[in-house]
Amino acid sequence: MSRGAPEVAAAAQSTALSKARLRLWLRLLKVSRAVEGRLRERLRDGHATTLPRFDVLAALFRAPEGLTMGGISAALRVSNGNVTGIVDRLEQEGQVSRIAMAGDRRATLVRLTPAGRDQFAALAAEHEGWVDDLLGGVDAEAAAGLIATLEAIAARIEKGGRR
Amino acid sequence: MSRGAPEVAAAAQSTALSKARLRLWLRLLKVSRAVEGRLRERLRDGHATTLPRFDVLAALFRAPEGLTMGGISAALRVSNGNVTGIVDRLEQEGQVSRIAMAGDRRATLVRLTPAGRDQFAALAAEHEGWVDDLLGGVDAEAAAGLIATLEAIAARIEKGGRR
DNA sequence: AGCAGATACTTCAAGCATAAAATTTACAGG
DNA sequence: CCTGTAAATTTTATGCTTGAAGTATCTGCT
Repeated sequence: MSRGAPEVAAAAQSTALSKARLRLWLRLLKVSRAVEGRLRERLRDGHATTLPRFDVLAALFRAPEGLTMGGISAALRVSNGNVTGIVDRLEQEGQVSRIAMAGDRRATLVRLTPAGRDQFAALAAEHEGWVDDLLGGVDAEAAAGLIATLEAIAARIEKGGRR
Repeated sequence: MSRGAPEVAAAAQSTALSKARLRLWLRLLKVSRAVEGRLRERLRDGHATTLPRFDVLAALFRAPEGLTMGGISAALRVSNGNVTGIVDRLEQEGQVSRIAMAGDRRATLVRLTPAGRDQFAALAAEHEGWVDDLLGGVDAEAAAGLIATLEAIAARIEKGGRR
């Protein structure tokens, strides 16, 4: 920290590197939105469902004993109120059921119904195929490299103060 | 197409590669949402605005002569009705103005107001700093590699039938 | 026991997003 | 001129998303 180190200035100036990073971010966003859009399309057109519903079902699929509302919220990193609405709809569709929790009347356990489990298992397999199709140009090596870089970025962002 | 080529089967089976691609997609989505979340946070907390508004202003900033509603919709790849709402709010905030188009009374030209232009210029510089900060762990070489891969993926997705 | 604070969830208001229907204007052909 | 079709935008219905406020329940402390 000698020679008057500019703590803030470093992030504020526009260098070639910062422009490259901005460009990278824009590409990342573009691909992410494109893939997400295609997936949403297929979920809607072929299965009358949505990505948020799929995400909730996926979380529940991995937890056969069920998850609390708060557990879903934490797993998916979305707000509590959001989960309420999505689970409401899934419950009406019969894919999920709310179960009173034994020792705590505040909490609700959410579980896949048998029908929900069957439907999701089939859908998940199809989903993997869609992704495989969309990312078809990426070989195993490139995938591994990308994953490593992305995990490094994620770790750095997580670390940098939450909320 | 000889020897009974299985056109569909290739995408449907779950191989190690397809699992790697699924994993890649999940990481991509995670990073994208994390970065996007941070940017939204800073826009909201520091500037009382949102990413969609920012995106519209950015598109208009690049087009000093203005853009039609449909032009914005196409540039940002969002629906027409969506643009209507966002421009409504930006107009109320005085950052943007709707101008009747000379030869065609169906169309409306949207332009940044002088105030909108000034505010956006400052905000865009700050935005670049935020991204630089969030992607700080990525050097020039890694960025170039990632960008190349992402562009290949994007090209492949675009090509695969629109709408 | 009683109460203060924390926890789990729902409700609410606002904004973003889409697809589909409706509205207005333009234009081409008879 | 008149009619049908296309184009640009807005409106409508529905759903996702957040942050903030509200309700019920639980827990720890005195």
